[in-house]
Amino acid sequence: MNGARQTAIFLNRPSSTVHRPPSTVYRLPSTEKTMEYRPNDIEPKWRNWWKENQVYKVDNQSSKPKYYVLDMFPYPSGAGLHVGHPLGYIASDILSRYKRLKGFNVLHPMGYDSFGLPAEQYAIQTGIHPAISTEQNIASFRSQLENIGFSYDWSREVRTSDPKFYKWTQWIFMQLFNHYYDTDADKALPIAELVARISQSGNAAVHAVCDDDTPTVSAAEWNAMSERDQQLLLLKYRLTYPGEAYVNWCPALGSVLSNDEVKDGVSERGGHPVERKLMKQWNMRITAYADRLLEGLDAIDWPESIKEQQRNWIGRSVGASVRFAVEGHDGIQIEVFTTRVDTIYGATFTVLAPEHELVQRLTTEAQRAEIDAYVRWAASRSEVERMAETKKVTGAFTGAYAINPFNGERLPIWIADYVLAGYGTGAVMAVPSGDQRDWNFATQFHLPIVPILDSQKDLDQAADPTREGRYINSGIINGMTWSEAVPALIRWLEENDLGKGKTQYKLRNAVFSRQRYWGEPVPAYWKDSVPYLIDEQDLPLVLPNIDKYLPTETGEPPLARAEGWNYRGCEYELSTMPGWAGSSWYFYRYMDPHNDREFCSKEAAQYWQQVDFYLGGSEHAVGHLLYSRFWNHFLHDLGLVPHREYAKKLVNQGMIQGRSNFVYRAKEQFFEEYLMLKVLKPFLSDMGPMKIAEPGFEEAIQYDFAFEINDLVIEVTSWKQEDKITRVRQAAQSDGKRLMVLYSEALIDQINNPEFIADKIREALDSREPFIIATERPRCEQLFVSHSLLYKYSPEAFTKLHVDVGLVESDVLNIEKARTQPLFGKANFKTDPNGQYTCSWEVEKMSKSKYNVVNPDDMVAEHGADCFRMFEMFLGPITDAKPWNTQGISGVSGFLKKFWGLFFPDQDTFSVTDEEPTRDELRVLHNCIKKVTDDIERMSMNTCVSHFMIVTNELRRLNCSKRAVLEPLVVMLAPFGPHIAEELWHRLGHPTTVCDAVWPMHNEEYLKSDTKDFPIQINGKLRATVTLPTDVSAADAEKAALALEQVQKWLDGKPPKKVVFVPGRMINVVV
RNA sequence: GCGGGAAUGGCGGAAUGGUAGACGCGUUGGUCUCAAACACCAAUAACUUCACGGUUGUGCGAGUUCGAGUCUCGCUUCCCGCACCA
Repeated sequence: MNGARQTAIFLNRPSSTVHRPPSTVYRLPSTEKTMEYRPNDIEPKWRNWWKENQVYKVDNQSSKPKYYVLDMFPYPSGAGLHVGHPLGYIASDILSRYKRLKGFNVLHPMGYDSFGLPAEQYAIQTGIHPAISTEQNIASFRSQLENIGFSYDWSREVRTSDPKFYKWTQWIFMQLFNHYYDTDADKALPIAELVARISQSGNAAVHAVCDDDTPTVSAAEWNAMSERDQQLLLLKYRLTYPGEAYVNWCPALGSVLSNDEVKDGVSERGGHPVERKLMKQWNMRITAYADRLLEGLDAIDWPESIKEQQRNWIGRSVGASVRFAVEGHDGIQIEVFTTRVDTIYGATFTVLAPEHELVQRLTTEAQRAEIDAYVRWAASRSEVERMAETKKVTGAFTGAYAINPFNGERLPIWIADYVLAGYGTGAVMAVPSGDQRDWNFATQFHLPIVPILDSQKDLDQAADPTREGRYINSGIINGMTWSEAVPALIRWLEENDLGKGKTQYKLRNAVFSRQRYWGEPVPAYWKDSVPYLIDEQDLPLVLPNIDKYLPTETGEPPLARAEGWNYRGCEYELSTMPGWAGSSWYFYRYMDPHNDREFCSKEAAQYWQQVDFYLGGSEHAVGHLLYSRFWNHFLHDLGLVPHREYAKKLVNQGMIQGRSNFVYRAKEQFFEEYLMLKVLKPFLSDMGPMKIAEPGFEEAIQYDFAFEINDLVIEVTSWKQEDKITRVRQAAQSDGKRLMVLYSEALIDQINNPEFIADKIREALDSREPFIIATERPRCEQLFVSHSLLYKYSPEAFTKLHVDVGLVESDVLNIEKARTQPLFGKANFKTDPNGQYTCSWEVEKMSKSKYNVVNPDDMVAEHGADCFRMFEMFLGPITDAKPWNTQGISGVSGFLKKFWGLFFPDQDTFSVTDEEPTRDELRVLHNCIKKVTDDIERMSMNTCVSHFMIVTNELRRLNCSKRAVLEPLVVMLAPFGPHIAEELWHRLGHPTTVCDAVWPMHNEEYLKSDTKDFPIQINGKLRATVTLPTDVSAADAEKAALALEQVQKWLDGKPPKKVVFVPGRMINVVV
């Protein structure tokens, strides 16, 4: 479709753009005939209209292509939204509305990850059931969202804490329990198939992901096992299973935390200490999917930083495991994992983790005392200490020797805490020439360092981990390169049964239990210490009510308090699921939110396929975003979802930072400096020089000020410091001085009136009174000094304090408002000469404690939702962190007024004409269509807003109020400012919503202009411009350029070396 | 230490290798007003010049190119992530 025809459609048949079935009847709200742009009138009107007419309801069937836009699942916190939160929602809303205008059937849902710790902590404090507080939080969250005019289909809202929702979380858990990961099939298979295979032929030939300690059983042995033993064996295969594991136990929270909920040894939420504790926990065998989760990253369009974090977390390393014999201990072998098996000839010692199980058996009697002491010391150190002291090299020698399988050399066996028990086998072969940690250790303990590559350099300075060059001192691989050596060594190891090639992961199975109340109950019960699932027909297993939300006296989870919490006489599992359970699959529930037979119907999943665009913060990089990919791979294995990866594209929105304002409270030092500077200095000449307290001053007490030719001394102090006043008074008496006490508070009262104090001092100087002190109690207690005056005083004279940004406008404190706050109740302000108090500012995280939180409701109330939406986008690129500055919103507000004004050319009536647009007007319009379309496609919303401003300014200049130009603009504006667009769309005479209009297309023809100002460069620098026909030929352009006086000046009579002409662009003359 | 990203006016930020600083804020001046607010108009990178103009400018240093904010190489600083991970 070309642009001309597009325009014609708008002119003649606006109703052709409507996709609603004809049966849909819209009742139109009354349209006022006012000219003024009043967002507070039109916005609520259209929000109601949208709701009444179900404008945002989405069907699961359509002839249109589908598009699924998803916002990351929010936790409905009680704190409410600040302006940073809706940033991503606005961007995704714009994209959704744009896609709809482009003819897509768009799914854009919203719901709540409504299980979680904060509601439970609140319940513990207040006794209020988490369901109630959560409900309230959701209500306020929802009202804040609705205020902004999002196009969510609220009929699809979901909540993880709703039994209708968590029924299916429990159901998926049951599927995980009922499946194992078969490495031959490379997917999850039913556990029943495993049982059938084992009972036929044992498990020796089964290649499956299972616990390390899974025994090999024959069919006969299996069939002879008791039911209980069989179940215990199967647990070693199931994708979710209870197991003893060291977990991050947080006593303060009474719960286990996952690794990503622990930061620097304390809990991420609340910062409570976390300890390692062995507990029975449900686990998810995510390690089965480690490889697939890694490979899957290559197929999805996600930010590189997120992918990299997930790769790090999975931590795949390819290497070899090698078994070392131990001298004098037949039958004992030390297994090590190495990624650099090629360096094995450079191994000069081995190191075990202090916790390694062989340490006690290998230690010789001579070394026992030393080893025991080291083990004890290492065990006593906390994680934090260990992390802090990574530079310190410590260790102890066991007295035993391992044998290098390749060359038979004796390698002393050491223990050291730089080897971690939890990674690999807890033992390393140490190659000091290639590994810096080994090098540090060898240097410390005088162990040999043997070079193994001819390219290694400076080994007396540091290890050189290079792989370049050829091997030396290396037995069977001498002379080989790295890529030749590795397979040769692995082949040798495997032939001699001393090791094998192996891939290792840092990723651990994920702990899935929380000793908490406010989460999904695990649909399992315990019989004979073996877990069984409840029947599927008994789902959902509804969370019972309990009297208190705390662990029992015996330390059992809160669910142990529930009456009758058992299933067919057996106790239910007492822990609940973690926060990531519901969020690992919620995106499917939106597709089919009310289905009570399936978590999502096949048809719905088939229609919506996967998320096309996922928008959210980067803080969920390894929590939610990795676990949800894991569950999705599993659901895909079961044939329940169409794709291995559920989100095609992911974008992280950047944080909106706060702009904090600061005030400066004067300390005592300020008053001394102030008195000197503003009061005393002016009459120095009258009174002679003055002595100020300083070293070498002879009096017993250092007075703040003393006059040389007058016996008066002045002390500046708070009236509250009675002791000090008494002391100084006594000292003055014995020194024979007259004392004037100036209350610092009195100075505050008169801070903008230095003459007042000066007069007092003059009086004092003239009088003969021995003790001069004010009798009135001062009114003010604190002084705040304007930021612009600070440079006159020492920085130490002030305390810098956050001030609520609500009291500040354009960095000027609203003193009247401020006085109503406790902080400023008894304060005075030292202001600039114009009477203003200026604040300094800094960019910080937006948070309550920094008093820089801005509430979107306030922005909407003052400027309207459309303005707020567009300003959020205007701040900068969606992915960047950027500071919020409310001041700038006036620019967007002004733009909307101007845009509105285009429709009211004679000031007071809405009128657009059906005149043919001029060429200029068409160029302006089509340029805007092209730019905005391109920019939305690349999520550059900030530049879209700029283009709208530009087009509005230009049309104002052209006095254009033609339908053919303005109507397409209304459609383009609709995703950004849906309310104003809807209002104008209806005023333009359309009975149906602007959401169902058609996005305009640009026509290149209109973008061209006949002439252009060509820049003329001399040697690449701009020196002149010349107006030429846009399609001017190279020869003509050159002629025109050289004819210019400006150019001749630079040529200086000589012919140009070369002339570069870029058609339609520019001319560069090389001199 | 490893990995990723960034650096452009007073501020937020624009610029398919082709007129650096679009757009907006702020600031300054003007119009309107008794006045203020709003609104509107104009100026606004720095230095220099009465002016025309000139010089310098995208963290620093080289390079490629007729031409570099953009590409290449080497640094600096900041932010984010990971971290005795064998």
